[in-house]
Amino acid sequence: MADSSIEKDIVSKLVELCRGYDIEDSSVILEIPKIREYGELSCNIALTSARATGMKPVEFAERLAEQFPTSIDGVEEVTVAGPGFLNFRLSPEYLQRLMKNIAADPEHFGSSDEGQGERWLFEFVSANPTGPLNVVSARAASVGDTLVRVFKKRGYDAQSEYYVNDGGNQIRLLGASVRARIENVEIPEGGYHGEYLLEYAERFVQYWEQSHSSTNYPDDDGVLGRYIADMILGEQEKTLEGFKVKFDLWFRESSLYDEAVKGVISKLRQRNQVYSQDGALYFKASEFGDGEDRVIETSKGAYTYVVPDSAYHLNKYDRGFQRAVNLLGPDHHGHIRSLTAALRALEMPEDFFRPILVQQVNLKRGGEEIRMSKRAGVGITLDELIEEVGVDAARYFFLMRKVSSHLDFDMDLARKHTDENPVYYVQYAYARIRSILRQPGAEKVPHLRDADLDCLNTPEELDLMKSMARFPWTLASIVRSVEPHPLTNFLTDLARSFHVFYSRHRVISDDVGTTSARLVLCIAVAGVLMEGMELMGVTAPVEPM
RNA sequence: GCCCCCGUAGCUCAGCAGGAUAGAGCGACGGAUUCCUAAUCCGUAGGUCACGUGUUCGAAUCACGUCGGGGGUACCA
Repeated sequence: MADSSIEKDIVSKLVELCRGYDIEDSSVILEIPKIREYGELSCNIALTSARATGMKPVEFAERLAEQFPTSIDGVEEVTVAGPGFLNFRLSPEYLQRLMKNIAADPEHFGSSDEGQGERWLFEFVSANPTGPLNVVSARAASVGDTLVRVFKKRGYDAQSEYYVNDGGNQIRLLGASVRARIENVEIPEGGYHGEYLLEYAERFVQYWEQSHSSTNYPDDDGVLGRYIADMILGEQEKTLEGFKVKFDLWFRESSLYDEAVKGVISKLRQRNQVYSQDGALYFKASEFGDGEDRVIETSKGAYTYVVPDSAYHLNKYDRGFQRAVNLLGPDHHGHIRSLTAALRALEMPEDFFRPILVQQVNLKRGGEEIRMSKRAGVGITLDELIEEVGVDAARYFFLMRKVSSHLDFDMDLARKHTDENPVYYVQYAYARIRSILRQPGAEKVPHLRDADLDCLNTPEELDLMKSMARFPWTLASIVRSVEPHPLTNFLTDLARSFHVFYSRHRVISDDVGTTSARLVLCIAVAGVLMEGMELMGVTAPVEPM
């Protein structure tokens, strides 16, 4: 039993007790109290259902508390507090047992089958193959990858996907821009000015002359662009791998041409949701929640992004996914409405498409904000960020804030190896445990599995165990909100609980019983820290820091 | 003009499926090391939750409005 299901037990008991009143089962919800003194879990059902019961909240809460079986395993005490909260305190025996289970099988702690194999597709990064990845992509990569890891742990069939935008005319523009670099002429209107293209131009020339023994480069900008785009994609993939992000599939927009794309147009046509105007084809987006109708085929005969994007989402649906989470950069937020409108017109289920806007990142160095412009090719790339602050700090920092909030990224802080830096605070807790386990005294204690954990009952030990008990609940809330940042708060809390414990108690002492019990505790803490860091893609330091 | 995000302690932010005295980190100030890493710990100070109105028994949390900050608004993707 790695998955703590005590909350399920409590909920089902409460649901039972609420029978007979006009209360929905689903409104019986447990939460983690704001203040630890209140207990480990709390329920506000008496408050929310005051009207349905006709009783005062406190009255109803007291009745529930009275009727709550004292025998339920793991719950030491149920109390009524404040305006009518029910607070549950876990018993030390339960926590001690939990520690043993965690220590025996740390990887499974926090795992759950609540997802029931539901198929979720997480699309993220999906940067244009026209240059190196920037920091917004980096943030999306951290968030998306961690979400996939957490969802998998919670029993979902979660997959990650990178949508390669290689279908539009930007590939042609890319080709034209590189040609301009090769021929040393002016970069065309709307082309890419980034200095990095010079390097790609050189690499391409070298490659072409070697493999074709000729300086006759492809005449077609699209063909040339494709070569360059593939080179850039290769670099992006390498960068992401270095960032510990690996996609299950790199899906090419070009694979949707022409069949799938034309299919979208004809479906919309069939449903009478398009019209021609000024030589262009419009989709009646305003009838499906968009602010205005959208051009889907330009007067020059090209499709606008809505068409291939719709085709792509139909494709996701046809592949059997039940949810399509899409992490979009702040510059794409205008597209959400029209794409949503199109999917609605195409009769996709309402809850299928789940766009999430990943807000911008403000990099700061020396107290100054570093401005960036993708088109001009200036700013900090993901490679440079990794180089400067490391993968661990970068991933951790990107996960510290709500996805929907702008993120201030203090590069000086991320680089610091001091207590100001939360990454090291967490890693240090882990390193300290490793250090304890390396002590000669640790090996002398036999039969860890048979250790008697009754003696783990000091305030610091109880607090530490309670911290760990929150791990599954934290993961559940991440799934519910599709928002990974609670993980960093959880790990900081757990690390703090450990540091406090560590500073007040010795693990290895002459008392064999205590030593043995505390070693089990330490092994459990290390396991949870490791598991949490693993979910974030942060390294758990094996060597002394 | 329209759309999105944000406005909570000096700074960076949690809390927002409405509910308990509004929490944390950093910074400031004052302490702690014979012993498993002081990259640690303990204590103190610090808040009209931008403002207004409304809904409610109850609002930091919901609605509307105002002010302020950031970003986006192509027959490019």
